[in-house]
Amino acid sequence: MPVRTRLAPSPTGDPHLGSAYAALFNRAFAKRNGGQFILRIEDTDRTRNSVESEAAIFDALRWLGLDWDEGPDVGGDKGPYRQSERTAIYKEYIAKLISVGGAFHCFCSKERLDELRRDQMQRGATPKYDGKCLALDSGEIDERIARGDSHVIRLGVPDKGECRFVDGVRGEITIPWSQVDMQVLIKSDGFPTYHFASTVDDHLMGISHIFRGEEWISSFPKHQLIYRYFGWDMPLHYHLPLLRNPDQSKMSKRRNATSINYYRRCGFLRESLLNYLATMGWSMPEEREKFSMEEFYGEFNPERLSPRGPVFDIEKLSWLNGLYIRELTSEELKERVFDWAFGGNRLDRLLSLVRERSERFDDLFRQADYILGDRIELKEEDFEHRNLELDEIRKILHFVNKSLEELEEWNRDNLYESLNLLSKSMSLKFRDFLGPIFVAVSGRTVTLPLFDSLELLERDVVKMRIRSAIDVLGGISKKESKRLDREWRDLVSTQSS
RNA sequence: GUCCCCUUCGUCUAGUGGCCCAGGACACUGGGUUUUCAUCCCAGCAACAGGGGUUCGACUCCCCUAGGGGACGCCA
Repeated sequence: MPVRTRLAPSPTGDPHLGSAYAALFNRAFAKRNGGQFILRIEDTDRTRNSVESEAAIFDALRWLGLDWDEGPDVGGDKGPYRQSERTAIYKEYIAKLISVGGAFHCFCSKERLDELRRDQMQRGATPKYDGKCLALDSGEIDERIARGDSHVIRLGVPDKGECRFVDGVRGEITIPWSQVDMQVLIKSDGFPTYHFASTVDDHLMGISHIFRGEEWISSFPKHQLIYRYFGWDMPLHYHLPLLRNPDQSKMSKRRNATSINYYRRCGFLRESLLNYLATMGWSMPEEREKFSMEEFYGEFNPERLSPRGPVFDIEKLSWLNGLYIRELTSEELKERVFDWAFGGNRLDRLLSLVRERSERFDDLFRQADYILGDRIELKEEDFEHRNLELDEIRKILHFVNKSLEELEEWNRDNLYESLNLLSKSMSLKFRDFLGPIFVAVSGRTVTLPLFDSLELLERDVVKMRIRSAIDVLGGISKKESKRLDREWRDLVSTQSS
């Protein structure tokens, strides 16, 4: 049986380091065994997908050199490789699953489900579906479907016994069926959920081995059930440890830069980022810490995978990156630095901004330093503002970050429009509102035009700088941030309606 | 709350019953090379979560406790 592995990201938000991490091991395993590595886009959540995000994933993975043998943009004979284009397939297979008794229709309302969950939580039970619609007879089901009642399709789960399975990293794992929910497989909008689409596709695409994050362990029984109902062989699963924040929690953008683009924009080399990622939860036989991807692929053996979640340490990554920089020939270095700083039309854009404000060439670098470098030291005093209190500033910055996150295409006009709107809905003078952003992004009050700067800096660096500015200003607690998120949501929605 | 996973220096890790009073790397400290800085070199600091077993012998196997993490969505 040929070795086929895959990465199955969903196009929501920034291309995550975790995707690169999973891609690395999947790709390595395929390369090592003469197999194929496949990219499949899991865009079944119609409310959260974006084409920008999909493009960003392609771009980030390609930048890293983690390209794929089959995928939405390169084709392949097991396509289509975008789940939104496979709905006919899921319809066919869900019908099969229902006919073998592996799934059933459910007409329960959201209200009933919410109440049920609340009750179960209160009693200290595992919250899950109680099986009410299991009792429906087929006549009634047909009638309600014909009537157009909103419904979903759920997975049938045994009520006794336990699910045993082998995780390639941890060995045998046992989970009682009583813990497993009757997962929704087809949503009321007719789209499949991850659990269904992913297992069907993995089978149809001939996936033989799956390296995925540890957060999937607890839903493994559902996936196993689907394979069993269909009578399919299951791929071998390796659950990769989760990359962690310094406090050991799952790496999140709240506490860390999680976007591949952030590291790229800060001037990390693909070689060192990849190399570093490969030492997280895996080690070379002789404990070599610096190695190329060719060496890694030649040596990769899943038995050396560790179950322990590693803390992502940007200091050590930086050290490695320095090693790689020093190893480049002068020619390579010149080319790559130039490309990083001025590639595409960045130089033209920079010069057009600086030109009007320059009297000498040396003004260029003085004015553009905050765009080219990422080592701004901020102090609380830098934010002192004649019209704004500290709390207000923190709030502005928090709201700005929210708005920037939601922004679709990252360009100066969109940025202007979005922030202008935000300042209006906050009833602030645009000028006052912009002040803290200037400081957060550049460390100064006198800078190049803000929206052009933001565009050049790119989303992830901007967001990161604003986040650290908020920290300098005393930070925002989780609770406060939740409250502010709500407030922001209200502001934005009243504005747009 | 329920279930699952994890536990070697601050961090990444080596270690698969004797080679380990635990090795390497980052960070840190000190020293050397260098016109400065960085690089480079040398040295130092620092860990088997705790308690029970099993065994002639346990970092390695088993159990318990503690701590950490994850999952519990018509998100993936």
